[in-house]
Amino acid sequence: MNKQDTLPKLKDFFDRNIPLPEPALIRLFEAMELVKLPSKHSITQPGEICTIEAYILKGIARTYFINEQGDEVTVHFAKEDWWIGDVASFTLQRPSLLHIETLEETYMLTISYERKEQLYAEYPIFERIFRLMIQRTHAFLMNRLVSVLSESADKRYQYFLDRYPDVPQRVPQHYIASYLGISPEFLSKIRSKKAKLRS
Amino acid sequence: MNKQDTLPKLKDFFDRNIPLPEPALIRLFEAMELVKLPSKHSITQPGEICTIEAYILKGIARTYFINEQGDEVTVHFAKEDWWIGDVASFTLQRPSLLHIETLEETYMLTISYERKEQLYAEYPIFERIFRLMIQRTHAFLMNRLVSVLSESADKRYQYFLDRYPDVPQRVPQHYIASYLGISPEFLSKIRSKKAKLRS
DNA sequence: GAACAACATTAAACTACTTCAATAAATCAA
DNA sequence: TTGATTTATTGAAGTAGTTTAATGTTGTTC
Repeated sequence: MNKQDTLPKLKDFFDRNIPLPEPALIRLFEAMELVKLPSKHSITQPGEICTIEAYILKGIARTYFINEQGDEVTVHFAKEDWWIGDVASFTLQRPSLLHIETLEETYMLTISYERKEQLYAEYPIFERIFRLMIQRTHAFLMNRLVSVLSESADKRYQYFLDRYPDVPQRVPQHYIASYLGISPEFLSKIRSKKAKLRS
Repeated sequence: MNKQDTLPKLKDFFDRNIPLPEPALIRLFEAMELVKLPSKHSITQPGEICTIEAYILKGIARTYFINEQGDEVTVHFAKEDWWIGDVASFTLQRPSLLHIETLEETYMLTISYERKEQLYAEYPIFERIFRLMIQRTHAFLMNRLVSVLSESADKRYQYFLDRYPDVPQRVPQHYIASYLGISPEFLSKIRSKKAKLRS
C-alpha cells in the first residue's frame, strides 16, 4: 500500500462525517503517517502513554482493559473507516489504562500528539474539526452505555450483528462476549438458541 | 441569587479543570444566563431539540431515557459544579432522545446554541476550550461504561457512594438504582446487607 | 502435517439479579 | 390532619447470566 493512494479514503471519511475544506484535509493527511502492523501487535499498553491516534484503512483492532478480577474487557473494536486511540491518555499525555492491539494485519494512517498539537497551533480550524470528531465519539459511547444499562445480552448481541455483520468472522468470539459484557459460554448459548429458532 | 455573584464559581470550575484566560471567561460568562428552575421542571424532553447547556450552581438534575420496556434509565446526575445537557441533540440541533429534569430547585448558568456558536465564531479559543471540556466528559463516560461492563452492582453502588456521598440524601433511591442498572428492590437489598455487615 | 495452543460448545450446579406481591414508611396536597 | 400518592423494604419464586469442567474444533507453528 502506497500512502498517496490512501488519501481518497480519508477524504471520504470526512465528507461523510465532518466536511472540511480541501486544504485542511491535505494538511491533516500530510501530518499523518501510513503504518502497517502485523496481527496481534500492540499499539498501546497500560502504563505507556498513547502516542498516536489512527484512522484504520484496512484491518481491525480492539481496545480492552484488564479488570480487578483479571478478566479482559473489550471496550471497542475499530475496523476500516474507524478511528482508534486512547482519548484520555493521548490528550492528557498520561499513562494509559488500556491495551490497544491489532487483530489482523492492519494498515492505518496515524497522527502523533506533537503533530496534532502543531495542527491546532497552525490551523485553528482543527480545533473545530476534532471537537466535532469527539462529539461523534461521545454519541457513540452514550449509545453503548445505554445499551449495556438497559438491554438483555440477547438483544445487545443482535444489535452487534446488525451493526457489525462482518466482525464475528474476523475476531475470536470471546472478545465479542467481553464487548457485550457477558461470559464466552453464555454467548455460545445465545448463539445456539438463535440457531435452533431459525431451523 | 444575583448573576454577578456567580462568576467566581464559574471561574473556579475552569481554574480547576480547563484554565482559560480571564477575557475568555468573561465572554463566556456574559453569554450565559442565570436561570432558576423549580424542582421537577423539565429542561429537555424526547422529540424536542435541547436548546441549552448548563453549569449548575446549586441544585441537582438528572438525565434519563425511557427504554423499550418502558423503564426509566438514568444516564447521569448533575449537581453543583457539573454541566448538563444532551450533547448529541445540542450539537447537531436534532430532536433529543433524553429527558433532563431538575430534582431540586436549581440555579444554573445556561448557554444557548446560538450564543455558543457566536462564541466559536468570534473567539476561536472556545473551540479549544469546549474540545477539552468534551474530552473530560468522554473520559467520564468511559469510566462509567467500564464499570457497568465489568463490576458487580454491589461494587458500583459502593463506588457511587464514595464519589457522590450527598446524592443519596437528595434523590429518590430508585433513580440511583436505574443509574446503576439494577432494580429498586435489588438496591434495597444491597443496602440492607451492607447495613447488617456494619452492625 | 504433527503437535500444541487457542477457541468454541455443552451441561450441570450455582449466584446475581428480577419480578411480583404485600406492607410499611415518607411525602404531598388540600 | 387526613387521605392519596410516591417511595422503600421484605420475601418468595423465577430467570439471566456465571462458573467449572469436560469434549470437540480450529488455527498456528515449526
